[in-house]
Amino acid sequence: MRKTVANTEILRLITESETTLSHADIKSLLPEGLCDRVTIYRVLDRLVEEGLIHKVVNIDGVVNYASCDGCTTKHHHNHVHFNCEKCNAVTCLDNVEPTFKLPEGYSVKEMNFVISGLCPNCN
Amino acid sequence: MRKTVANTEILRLITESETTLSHADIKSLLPEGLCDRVTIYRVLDRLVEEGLIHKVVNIDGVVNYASCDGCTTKHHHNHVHFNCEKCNAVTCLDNVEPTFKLPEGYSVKEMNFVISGLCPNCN
DNA sequence: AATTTTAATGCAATAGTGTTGCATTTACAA
DNA sequence: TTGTAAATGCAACACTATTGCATTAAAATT
Repeated sequence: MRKTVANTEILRLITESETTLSHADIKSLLPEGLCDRVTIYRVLDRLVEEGLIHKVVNIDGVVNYASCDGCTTKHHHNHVHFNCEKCNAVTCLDNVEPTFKLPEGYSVKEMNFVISGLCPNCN
Repeated sequence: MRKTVANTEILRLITESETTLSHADIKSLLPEGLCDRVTIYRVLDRLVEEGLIHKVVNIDGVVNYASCDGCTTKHHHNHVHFNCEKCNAVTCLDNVEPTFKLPEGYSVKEMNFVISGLCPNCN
């Protein structure tokens, strides 16, 4: 991956953010005209592919991105994400990893766990 | 809710289906010209509101609908949904209810759990 | 430093999902 | 049978996301 303004700035935004960020969030956070809409999509795809960030599909169907903390050796995105109805923030609850038991015959590739309600700040 | 062709046919489709159905699925399953695209959306909203079906947001961000079995007294949609990468089916695993513990201060309204991979048929 | 390679970008167009407004129709209650 | 509100059709729109293609620029090569 080449070092470009878009790459570094977008990764920085996601890394420094407390919450996950959508494409729309990133677009409005980046300085006007730094890069095209489409470039943001492509940078995000690239960062996911490189394993620097991971995707979360929110309950509104929109993809959000979060930095991969502690995914150096292997990825573990089986944690829960929380979507607050009031402040709309989508956050990784890295320590909340649900346990469950699938019936025989299923093999797991990805997980997407989202819980919505009110976060501590809005509760 | 009034008894209309759209209402009954769409509810029947969802109830009789083994898997969850998206708007696109329903549109192509209904007889051509039975009703408008928009009507399907409105019927689906209505059925959710009436508590006859429930929503699942798939990992591609598309909303799928499943009939509510055993939700007569209260709703319990905290079960896992499985999205097969090969046959693309999204199914309710009614018996798989993950356990987890949220930190203090969160209050839960909805849950959306989707696991993707290979289902028993495609594995 | 100049050149080459190819990744990255911008722009325009397009696709898919879902929503809204408004006039019209229809289910059903009075 | 009539009146009313719910349901529908149609057109338009909003939002998220993707694709093709010509151009630009990062970094490897000479």
